[in-house]
Parts: sequence; C-alpha cells; structure tokens
Amino acid sequence: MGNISKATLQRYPIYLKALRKLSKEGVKRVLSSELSEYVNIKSTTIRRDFSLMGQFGKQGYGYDVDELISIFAKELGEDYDEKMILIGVGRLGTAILNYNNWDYVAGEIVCAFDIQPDKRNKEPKVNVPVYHIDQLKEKIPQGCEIAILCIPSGAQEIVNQLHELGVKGIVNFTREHFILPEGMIKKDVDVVSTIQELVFEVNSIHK
Amino acid sequence: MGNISKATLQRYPIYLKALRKLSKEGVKRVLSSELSEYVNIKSTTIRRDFSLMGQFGKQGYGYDVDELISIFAKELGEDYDEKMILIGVGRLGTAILNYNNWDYVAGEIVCAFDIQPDKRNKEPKVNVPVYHIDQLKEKIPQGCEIAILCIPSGAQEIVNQLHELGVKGIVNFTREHFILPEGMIKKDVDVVSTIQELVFEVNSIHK
DNA sequence: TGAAGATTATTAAATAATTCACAAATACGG
DNA sequence: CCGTATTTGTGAATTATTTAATAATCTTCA
Repeated sequence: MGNISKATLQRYPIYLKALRKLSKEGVKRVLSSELSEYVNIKSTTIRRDFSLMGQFGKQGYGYDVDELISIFAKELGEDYDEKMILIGVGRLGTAILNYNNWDYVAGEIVCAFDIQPDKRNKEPKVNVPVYHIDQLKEKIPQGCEIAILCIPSGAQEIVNQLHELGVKGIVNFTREHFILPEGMIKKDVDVVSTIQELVFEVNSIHK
Repeated sequence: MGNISKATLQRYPIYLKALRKLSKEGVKRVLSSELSEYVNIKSTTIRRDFSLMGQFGKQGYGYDVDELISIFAKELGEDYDEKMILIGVGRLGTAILNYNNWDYVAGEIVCAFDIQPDKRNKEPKVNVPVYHIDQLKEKIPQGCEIAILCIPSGAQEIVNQLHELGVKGIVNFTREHFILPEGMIKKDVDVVSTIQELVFEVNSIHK
C-alpha cells in the first residue's frame, strides 16, 4: 500500500470522519457526488481515492456506508491498536488526554511523562499514569511507535531518546525546532502557523 | 499575490518559524542549503518559494535573516493585526488562550464566547473577557474576520452566524461536520485525524 | 580592482495530483 | 425480464508542484 499518494492519504481521515457522521444519522448508502458536497472534495477525486483501496462501489448504486467505514477503519489503523505515549502534561496535554472523541482511533494513550509527575498525577482529569521523563526508557510500553509531544522546550533531546527507543512517529505540538532523526515521521499541529496561513489566505483572496 | 500556490503558502509559516529561531540564535545570514537542512525542504524549493515574493537573496551570499523575517512577517499578516475571537472556553479553548508563544502572530484573540460565561470568567487563566454565545452579534469586534472554534457540538449554527457577521476564516478544532458557507475558509486542526494519518504512514512505510 | 568561487533566480524538464470523459456495470420501474 | 437511467472505475488529458540545469550576479581575497 506504499503507492498511495501523499495527497490521497491526507484525505482518508476526512472521509472516515464524514462517513461515521452519516452512519450515525442512519444513512445506509452514499453517492460519491453526495459525499463530495459533504466534504468539499470533487466527486471524481473521491472515487479515485476510494478505488486505490479496492472496488467497493456499485455502479448505479453508490457506496455502502458501513462497508466503507469498516474498510477505512481497518486501513487507517483501527486494528493496529497502537500504544501511544504523551509527553508534557500541561494544559494542552491534559486537554488531549481528556479528549472525549477518542472512539475509533488507531490506539490509545497508555501513559504520559512529565517533569512534575507527582503534581500531574494528582490532577483529577488526568486518567493515565504520569511518570517522570527520566523514566522514559523504563516505562515506555512495549512496541510503542507513536509519541505525542506537548512540551514547551527541550524537544530535541527527547526526540533523540524516542528515536533510540524505537518510536517512529511524532505528533508535534511543540513550536520549537528540532532535527528529525532519520526514519522518523513527524506531523505538526501548530495553531499559530495555522492561523498565519489562514490570515494570509483570507487577506490574499479578499483584498 | 493571489498567484502563489497553495503548496508554497503552507510552507511560509514553516520558514518564518525557522528564521525566527535562527535570528534568536544570532544567525545573520543563511543559505537556502542551510535552511533546507533545517526545515527538511529541498533548497531549490525554498529558493523558488522565496522568489515568488520578490528577489531578496544575493548570489554568492545567501539571504539576510532579519530582512527575510520582516518580509515574511509582513506578508503573513503581522501587520494585519487581526482581531480574532475564540468560541468555546473549555480545556482546549483555555489552553489556546494561554498559549505562551503568541508573539509575532497575525493578531490577537480579543474576546471569547461560551455558554457558561460566568463560570469561564472566574477561571484565573482566562485572560480575555468571555461573553455568552447569544451575545455574539453585539460583542463581536469591529472587522473581526477570524474565529477559532473549540466547541464540542452545534458548530453549524454558529458558523452560519459568524458568516453573517462577516467572519471569513475559521480555525476549526471541532470534529463535528458542518457545511462551510460560500466564501468562507476553514482550517482544520484535528488531533485524531492527525494521529490516524501518522499511524497509517508509519505502518505503510515500516511494514 | 579583477578573477575565482559561491549562490541565487529562472528556464526547462520531470513528477505528482486532479479532472475529464466515457466504457462498464448495476439498479429499478414497468 | 428487458430497457433506460444511474453511477462507478479508470485510461487519457490537464494542471499543479517539484526538481534539475544553468545563466546571472554577487562576494571575497589577493
């Protein structure tokens, strides 16, 4: 499945989200043209994207919503059951730990790390064990491949450690720059950059 | 400036972030090849991206870091001074309001809205006035074009209201689906989808 | 001050992504 | 159970983006 384009890959979670919403509303079948209106992606792009994973549409009929969901979920990692860790249990880290829509995600956050584990463990809203960051090596779950980084500074050193411990992917909320070790993948979630992009677009379109 | 490609546009904030870091470290000039290593983008792509905004590199010398910063900052909206609003002052909303790296962003969050404004206003960490969501029309700042959406549900109605009030761009933290009114721009910040993407990539590359 | 070396800017080529156009397959009403 | 209306799946065409190649320009040091 390594031949699916980057662009397509980024749309899969969008489709899955939309399909789940439709399913919840009781929709049993959907046309690529309907889905198109729903997610603002051209129907022909949708059909091509879908066809890359197999042929599960029916001409003259459309797609079966629940079938699509189960295929997507499988492909997108529902069955992977990743054991993830979170590093940095500040306000943002806590918000993520408490996120109430974790259903159907690729796995779960098993534990967290912080420089003040005692304090964090006392917080009523933190529902996984928090260990000291120095215990990373001892406490990281077997086979953990994904880490969520919510620390304000010192990212580079931690990323290097994670790399040595076999972590392959990082969801990065840090604004600090760090060099990504060979073979790792990083996804930035950056509110500031997102706002900048948006402002830029809004202003270049409307002015 | 409407002819700058989408792909390029998404890289501008990355450049700006990196350049600021370099500047803080005392770096006065930078080569596209150096920056390339720093941000993991091919140097030739960087030069092309830069050249779209004008010619401010010098052959045989490179780019002046501070000059680049001031140009980028201007283009990316530093001078726009957007008055932004935030809707939904839960854990995530609060985390955003308290974000400690707001320096240099395109504007500021002027006020927030919630269904429990009294409760939210009492929170020590909330540093802007919080109004009831029903007062949106009265309290929205003059010329506000950007809204940050952190509510768990009911997005569609609010988006429609925002549209009528002249808001043009939405930073969307909601996982709920909504139809984007004509002319509006939306940027999704979705941790769950991001993790799914990452898991998918990690698993398709390493297996 | 001039020549060598370095680095950008830009034209052209290659690659990636989207969209068109239509054949193939299916649904469905009569 | 046939014929028509739909709708998918996919080759071909188009458009967008990245990369390579190189011409133009600047720095720097003797």
